[in-house]
Amino acid sequence: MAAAIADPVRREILVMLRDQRLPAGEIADRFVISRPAVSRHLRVLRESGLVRDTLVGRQRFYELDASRFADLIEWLDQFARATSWERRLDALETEVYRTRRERRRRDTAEQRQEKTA
Amino acid sequence: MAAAIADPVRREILVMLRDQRLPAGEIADRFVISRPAVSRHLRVLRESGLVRDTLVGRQRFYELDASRFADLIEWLDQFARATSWERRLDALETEVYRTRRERRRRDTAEQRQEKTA
DNA sequence: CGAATGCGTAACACGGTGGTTACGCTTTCC
DNA sequence: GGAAAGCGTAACCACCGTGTTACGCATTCG
Repeated sequence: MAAAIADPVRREILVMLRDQRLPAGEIADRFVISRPAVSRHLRVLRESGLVRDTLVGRQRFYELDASRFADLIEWLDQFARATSWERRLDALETEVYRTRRERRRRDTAEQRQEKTA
Repeated sequence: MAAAIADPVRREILVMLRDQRLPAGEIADRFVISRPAVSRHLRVLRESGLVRDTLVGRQRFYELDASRFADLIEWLDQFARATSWERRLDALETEVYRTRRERRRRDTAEQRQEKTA
């Protein structure tokens, strides 16, 4: 989902849809790039959940899904509220640093792989 | 800046730094990928402004910059608060971008479909 | 019914991104 | 001073994402 807002074209589409729903053709008309290119951007947004589509006749209307943005904001909020490092005992962190490195060099790689997989 | 959080490795780095600063080596040790690869991810994060670095001896400590996340959240907030399209006169809103002929066709199609739906 | 419209998909080209190894520059330790 | 440690950069390569054109399918219009 975070990757969906990485592209400037998709971000512009989101702005277009901020306070109105629009059919695919009209969105594409506002860009210099070809209509199929926009169509695929719309698919990415659709699959990310940030927008939802509704078929109306032979048109496909796109609209925002505000709840998905709320999810993104919630995720980002943990970093905006991050405690500054000065308030932490990183002196202790540094002290244990060398020891932890030694331990990790032995056993971390495979564990890390399994966790994320 | 939005592109910086598009990569899963970079997102994991941000989580690592959420409540403690860390030297580059320790960050790299927690990944299966090579240290130079992590080093470049750190550079992307640095240039995006999401993290700041401090040289301490021969180590380079990384820490979050909460204010940049606040900027991101602020940008996303306009979409989370987006009014639903039903409450808007989007026909009027989009008048400028459409010829009268195109608009007439869209609206009639929409009416027919939604009556039966 | 046949033509036009709206929009998505397929196939392809290409530049950017992310991986690797090799290397160099500081800083620290003995 | 010389070796080791910490970390970034360079060069290279594979792949993915985004652009294009050609095409197909459904819906609407005359």
